[in-house]
Amino acid sequence: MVILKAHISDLLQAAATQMSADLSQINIVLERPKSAEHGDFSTNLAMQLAKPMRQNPRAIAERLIKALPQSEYIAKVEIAGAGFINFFLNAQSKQTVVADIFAQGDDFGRNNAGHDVNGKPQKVQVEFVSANPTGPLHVGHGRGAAVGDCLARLLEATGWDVTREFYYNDAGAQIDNLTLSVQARCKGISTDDASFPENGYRGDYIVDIAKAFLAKETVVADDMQVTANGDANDAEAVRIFAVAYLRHEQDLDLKAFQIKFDTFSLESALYSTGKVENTVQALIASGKTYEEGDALWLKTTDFGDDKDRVMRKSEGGYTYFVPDVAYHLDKWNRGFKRVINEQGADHHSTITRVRAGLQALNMNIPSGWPDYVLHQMVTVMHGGEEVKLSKRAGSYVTLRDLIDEVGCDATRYFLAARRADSQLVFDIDLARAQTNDNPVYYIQYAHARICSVLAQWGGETNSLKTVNLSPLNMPNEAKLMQRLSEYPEVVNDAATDLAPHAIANYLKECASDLHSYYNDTKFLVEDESTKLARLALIAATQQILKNGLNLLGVSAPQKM
RNA sequence: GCCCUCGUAGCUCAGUGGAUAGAGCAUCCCCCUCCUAAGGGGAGGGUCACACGUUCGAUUCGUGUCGAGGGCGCCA
Repeated sequence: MVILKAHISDLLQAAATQMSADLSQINIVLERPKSAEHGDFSTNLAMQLAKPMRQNPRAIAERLIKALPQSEYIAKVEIAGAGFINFFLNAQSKQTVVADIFAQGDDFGRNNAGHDVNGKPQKVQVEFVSANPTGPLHVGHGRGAAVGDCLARLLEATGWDVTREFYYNDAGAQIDNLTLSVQARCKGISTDDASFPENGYRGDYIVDIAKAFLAKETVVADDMQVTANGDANDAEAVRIFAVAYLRHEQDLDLKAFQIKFDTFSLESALYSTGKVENTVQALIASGKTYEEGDALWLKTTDFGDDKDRVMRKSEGGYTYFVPDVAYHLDKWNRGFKRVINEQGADHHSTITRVRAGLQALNMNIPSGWPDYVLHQMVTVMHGGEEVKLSKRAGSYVTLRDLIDEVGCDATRYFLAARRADSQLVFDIDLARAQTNDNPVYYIQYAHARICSVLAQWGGETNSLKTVNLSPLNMPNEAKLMQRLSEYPEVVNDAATDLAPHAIANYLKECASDLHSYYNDTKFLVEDESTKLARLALIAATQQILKNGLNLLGVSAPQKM
């Protein structure tokens, strides 16, 4: 398999060297032109050289082209515009991608970028969702789940050893509130009642928990199992049961969303194992703390924060950011030199604090560690109006509502298909539409169409591996092949930029090329070599669609 | 007031230091005697919020203004 981009870059390098151009300050950039008339690859090298060489770009481009070594892959080279050098590949080298896809199958598009110098995958942890067990997962968690899981898949595809982690708080003020709410429901106190806890959770799901608790049910979550004792006055028993119950429910939601975590971390464990206390002691020892007004402060302003932060309140308890620092120190100590936290944008202020706390420990943790991917808010629309409530949860739209309404595939696609840092409007009507309005079905349909043609042909897809591809010389075939050949770059860039939405966009374009090709091409034609070549091309496209959909966690159906 | 993200077609959103700024929906016109029309082809629709700067070149980078959302607690 020849990496054409690298090959052309080498040619340019050689040409520049021959005309003794200084490339030390210049990075040779090869891009894929938007328009076919600008060739298959294009470079602005001549423009970059114009200033240092004090010559006009077109003249430099001409000299570069003259100095280019011969290549068996290139049909012609042109100068265009202000001094672009455009490379046109010959038909044969465009066709190599089809054979490459057959050769690599499910692995096509994967790479080893995440391997260390010894060729071993490096560890990376992706922490996402991390919802506290105080209610069902909501749309925001859903966005985090879709983006986080897709990030994890992208990192796996680029050679990283990924651990998916879920962190939650099973103690503290919010959980106390949960406990009080369940206890109130156990005693038949309704939300209208004055004695219902003021900051209690009012959703119907609290009633379900209370019923299950009184019925002494047993609940099993991914990380625990609890049997209720039925005594509503036993706050500790209620707490433990309620947490397990909601963890179980979240597990069901995540399962329906086809997401699985490798590890669960509990905030309470950071206390019980002494990690919080050790972190506090280490921070005090580092000399970055001081006492003021009965509280213990950390000088986070030494590390870019706009004001110092309280670690230990005057009443004696720690503020939330202390266990946060302890938690991240724990991640570091578990050997994750790379950690990505996928969270809602409302957590953005914690970034500076967590990093500052880690810096204050003076343990040579890089100042930009860990990485964060923050997603903005999701607005749910239905029937042209914003949906704000779910009966069950009371105050927000749940992930389960979306999955029930539009299915797992469409929910995952819609939540991952937008840049994380822009606000998202989730239109239930669009996601549910079983028509061409819906990009999920558009992509899946392309896959299913190919399956259908291959099924009617009836041969072994594997036998297409070695067919002669030279009949593939139509413009729409060239376009499709070009699209397929971009896939590995798209995957690599998406992983590097932590941008799953790039995969969704690519798939839409790839599906579009396929549909277009499908519409003006007959595949099961008389001429055997043409038929086989075309079938090979669509089979390769099928593979790309499948690989890409898999990165999004969306199914690639054979039939629709 | 300070911090973060965003501002691109009527709507939902891509995109990029470069060559006429793209897609889907919506509107209008075409295409199934033929492998899935859940499809394709075409038309219209844009001062890339605004201003100034850097650059050979800015929608993209910088600064400022305006607008939207979020965050600014000895809550988590």
